[in-house]
Amino acid sequence: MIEEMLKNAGLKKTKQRNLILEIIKSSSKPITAEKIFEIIKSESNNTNLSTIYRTLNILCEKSLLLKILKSDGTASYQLNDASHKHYITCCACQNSVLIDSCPIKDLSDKIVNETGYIVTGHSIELTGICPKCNKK
Amino acid sequence: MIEEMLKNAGLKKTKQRNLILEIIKSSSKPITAEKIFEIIKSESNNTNLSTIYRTLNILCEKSLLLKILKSDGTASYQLNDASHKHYITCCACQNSVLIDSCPIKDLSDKIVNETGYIVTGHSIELTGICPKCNKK
DNA sequence: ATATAAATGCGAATGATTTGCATTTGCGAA
DNA sequence: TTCGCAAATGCAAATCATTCGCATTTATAT
Repeated sequence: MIEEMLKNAGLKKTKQRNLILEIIKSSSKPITAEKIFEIIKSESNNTNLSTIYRTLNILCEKSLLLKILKSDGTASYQLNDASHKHYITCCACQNSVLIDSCPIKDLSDKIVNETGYIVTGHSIELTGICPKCNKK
Repeated sequence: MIEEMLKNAGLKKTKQRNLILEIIKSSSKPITAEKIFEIIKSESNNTNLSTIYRTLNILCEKSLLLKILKSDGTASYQLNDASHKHYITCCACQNSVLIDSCPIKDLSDKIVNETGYIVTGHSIELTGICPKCNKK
């Protein structure tokens, strides 16, 4: 699975890349470089933040990963497969929940017609008020 | 117009805020803090980057502005009015063009039903291949 | 088995954004 | 109108995520 992904992208199969992809794959939410770093270290593997950043960048370029930006400009990463997800975050309590549908799918065709661009990636950040906070 | 916006937000009317809002208003695209800074300086007004950042942050909090994130994590700002826009950027040549429709409008109701969250803001970054680059 | 390009680790650099603090300014109350 | 005080500003220094340079190691095609 992961081997194929790397092979298709023309990338060497290395220990670091396996670790990184495994962690992202098993994470239920988009995950930051820093968190990946901590997890790998806690499993007492040697590693390095720049390697992680480099790997994440390459995997994004190759469209294996999606980069998700929080409103503070920091990035998280998730697999770019059919199961990729979007969240909405409450600007009062910071809780975030999953959104069922990816709005870009429907939009993609529209954009091709409008602009001629073929959509290869997207990042969406939604903020709102959650029901709890809204009551207050 | 700008006076009302500030008053409604409970903010003092200052020279800096007027300048910043005027510049954002008259910009055809989302604009960075740095560019705002350069424009104000080039009009030979004294100013300071931290003031600009502080102002932009407050205006975002008050929902007068939308913060737009590029995939490198840097921010641009535009008015949060009905005319706000989204763009798609070619990952090969970096050209970006306007997208006619804001996909969030249609999505907003859906999200309320799914999650109970009321959508107050959003940031979308789309990447793709432009027709020119696609030919190559 | 070996050559070569790619990947890694480490430390230092970068660059956008934030913060602390002293000074100035806007504005409501007297 | 003047006064007082909180809010806003300017400046310099700090922060923090991310990137870069370079020496060393590793994967893979031949």
